[in-house]
Amino acid sequence: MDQHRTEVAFPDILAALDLPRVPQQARSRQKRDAILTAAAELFEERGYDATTADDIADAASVSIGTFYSYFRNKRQVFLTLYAASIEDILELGITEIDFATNPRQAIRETVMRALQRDKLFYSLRQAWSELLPRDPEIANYNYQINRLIYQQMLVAGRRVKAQGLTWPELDLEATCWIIVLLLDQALHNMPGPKETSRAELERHQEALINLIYHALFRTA
Amino acid sequence: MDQHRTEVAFPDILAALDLPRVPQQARSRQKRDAILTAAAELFEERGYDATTADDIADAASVSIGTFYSYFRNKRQVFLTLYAASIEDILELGITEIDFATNPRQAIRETVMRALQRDKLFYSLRQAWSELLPRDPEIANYNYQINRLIYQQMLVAGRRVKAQGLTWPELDLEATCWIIVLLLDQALHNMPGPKETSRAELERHQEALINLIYHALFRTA
Amino acid sequence: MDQHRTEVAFPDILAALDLPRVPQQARSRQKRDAILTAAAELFEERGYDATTADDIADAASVSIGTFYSYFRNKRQVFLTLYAASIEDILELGITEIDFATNPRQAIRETVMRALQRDKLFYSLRQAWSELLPRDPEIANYNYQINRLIYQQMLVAGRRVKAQGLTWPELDLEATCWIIVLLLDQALHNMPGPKETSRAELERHQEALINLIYHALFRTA
Amino acid sequence: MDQHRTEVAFPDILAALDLPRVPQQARSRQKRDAILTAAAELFEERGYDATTADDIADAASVSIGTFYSYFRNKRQVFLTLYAASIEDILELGITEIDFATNPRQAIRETVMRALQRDKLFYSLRQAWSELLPRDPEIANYNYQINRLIYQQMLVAGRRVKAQGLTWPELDLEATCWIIVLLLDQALHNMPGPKETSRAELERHQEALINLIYHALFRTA
DNA sequence: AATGAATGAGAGTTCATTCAT
DNA sequence: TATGAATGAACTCTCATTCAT
Repeated sequence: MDQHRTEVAFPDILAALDLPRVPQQARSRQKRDAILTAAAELFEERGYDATTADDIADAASVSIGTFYSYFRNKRQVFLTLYAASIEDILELGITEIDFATNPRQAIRETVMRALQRDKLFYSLRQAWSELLPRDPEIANYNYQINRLIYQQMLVAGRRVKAQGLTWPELDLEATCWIIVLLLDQALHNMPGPKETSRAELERHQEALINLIYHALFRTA
Repeated sequence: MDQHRTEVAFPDILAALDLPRVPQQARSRQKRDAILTAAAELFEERGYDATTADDIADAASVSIGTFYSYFRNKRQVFLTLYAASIEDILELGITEIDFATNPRQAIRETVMRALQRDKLFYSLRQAWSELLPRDPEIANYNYQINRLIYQQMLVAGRRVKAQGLTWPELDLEATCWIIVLLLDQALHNMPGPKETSRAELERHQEALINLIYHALFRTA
Repeated sequence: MDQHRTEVAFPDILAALDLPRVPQQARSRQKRDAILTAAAELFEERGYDATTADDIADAASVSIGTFYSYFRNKRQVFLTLYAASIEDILELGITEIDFATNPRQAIRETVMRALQRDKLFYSLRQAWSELLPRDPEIANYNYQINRLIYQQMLVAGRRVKAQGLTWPELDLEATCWIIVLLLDQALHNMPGPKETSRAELERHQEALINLIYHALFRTA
Repeated sequence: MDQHRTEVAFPDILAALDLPRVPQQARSRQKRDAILTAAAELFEERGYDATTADDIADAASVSIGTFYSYFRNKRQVFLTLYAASIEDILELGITEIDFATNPRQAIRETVMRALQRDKLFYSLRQAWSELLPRDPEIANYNYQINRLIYQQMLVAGRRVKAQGLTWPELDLEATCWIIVLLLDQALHNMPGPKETSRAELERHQEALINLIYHALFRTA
């Protein structure tokens, strides 16, 4: 894994989506928000494909013309929602975490930060997984975010590796990328198609934390 | 993770898909195969949604009427292909592997078996990822297969745990499920949206193997 | 051709279009003019259909509401522009030209007057040709103007015919109408879809003049 | 006017329109014809823009899907009709006419051939004039046909010019092009927006013939 | 068993015009 | 008088599926 590849900062990624400006007037903002809220609900309920632009306009009590004056199309509505739901990922701040003193606790914190997103994010998971495989731009967007997390992980990883805390033969780059993929999977699929109990979810999270811990650190 | 849940054997999973009978007559079999082959190629090339029933019929040099006499719809064509592409997963035979003598090598073998599928499987990955999020039956199918792998993993895991080779505090069930999810993710997304070199792919595989190894086994 | 049909004077034709009053206030007049200027430019650039009311309002730095307070619709904007562009046709003054002394030169002058319109006129040709076939009122408007030219032509024609300068068998009415149609065609389509050089254009004009000359006058 | 420009043969012009193949099966041919007939009627009645694809399908007692399986869009229906309506122009055969013995009669024949088209042609004039200004391909198509007539005219013209029958100062190329434009105008607009009587039409035609005659030939 | 013409619901999008502020 | 958000009818085109032959 080459850490010298184009380092894309987060705002650039968002900017690349070319989302419409948020209107300044209060009334317009309300309509726009009504559309977004209605869309998020329908996306969660029925999924992305099964939701039409008409459905969203109806649910938002707005005409279809208004819908198209605020958003270029259904995809852009999703993109706007997704961008909003993902902004807090910026705050991951992995590089500032101290992994040396209490590694397992530090990893727990990191994993929690990565997995605990706001309600909106979870309501969009369904739509996201429908669009991802068909939409190269969204796929790339997801990839960029994963790269961002990867790079932060790498900085912290190098520090603990230099301190001799990790397995001697560790391939830090490759391992970090695998962990990123694992977190991505966990984020989108951990509860599984079957509903899981809270207790079970916590067992899984703990296992995930331990798995990452043992992947990197030598000591039990 | 509750290992006493409905233990679904593989043939049952396949049967649940209610696939059309394979015709006995040679000529019919040929037509059916032509449709399947054409569909697999188009699914790989354009993806599932972008491939129409007409496209498949044309590519198979078969009329659209014939297409619909062999398959109820496009989805069923995919299901048939996917069922075929996944049959070899039965042969995983994790339970028969000896993880005690050379654990890392045993894990490497397991991972390789899990990741190295036939050509057909890889050509269906795109279509699979398009359908999975929209099709509860396919999602469930995928879940059942993951359960199957999980259960095999659990049998082998209990053995090595009983021998005291694993971390003492190990939550075997939860960890195995996480590993299954990781393998699923690796299977479908490891190369990532950007093309990766062969060397990089191997580094990732090795990191994956080590990660699983350290997740379970105490010794370096 | 019946020269006794309704003889429509030019101001009446314009009045029939029911154009909006020109506002008296200077600021209003400016807005109105901005709309007209912007519309003329866009009509020339993109054509009539491809120009939306929004486009015009934007280009005129005026709200769409203001646009509709000055003009009933896009069509009326065009009508206003077209009426303005065509006012100078009044000055044709064919009846005052002396066709007896130097007929060819007199015809040249007439043709030039007919073909040389102001810049605005030429910028509206595209829009005009889009609207004419769909808009009976505009078609009638065009017809009235052609009738006007025809009538002037007829007056001059009768004079030279009385002097015995024309072909003896000449059907003056019918021939004048054909000439009017020819001038109409020349006005709107002479350069043709392919770009023509200045020299070629002049050859065509000269040929047109000679053609009209020979159609009427006996002598070489 | 350069007579050495690309000489485009008629079949090439038609081929350039890329029209759909005429179906071979009788039933399909009937449906296709029903669509074409219905379209021609509606185009004449309401014009091109005011006729929708749905209107045509309805009038042809055919589903909209069927409409789109036979034609890519409304424009292609028009193109197909227009190509059919214009095929007979091939038979103009101006080059074979003897203009020397009885020039006026020969011109009369030519003009009649040029103006007397089949019923279909006249029913499409309205649609044609709506599309021409907006559709560069159709404009070019019309231009190519005019060029074709022009070239035939030129061959005949050179012959009579060589025999010394024409005006000595005649610019044959430019004059022929003007005549072509005049014929084009006559073809599409001669009756004018007001209905003309049969007698008036004949007077106009005769004037047109005389006009062309005098434009070229010296003798009365 | 095979054909492929026919169907039509439904998706996405535009834009002239209105009207509350 | 000016604004511009809001409207929604209208239009084009697609494609899974049926069914008469």
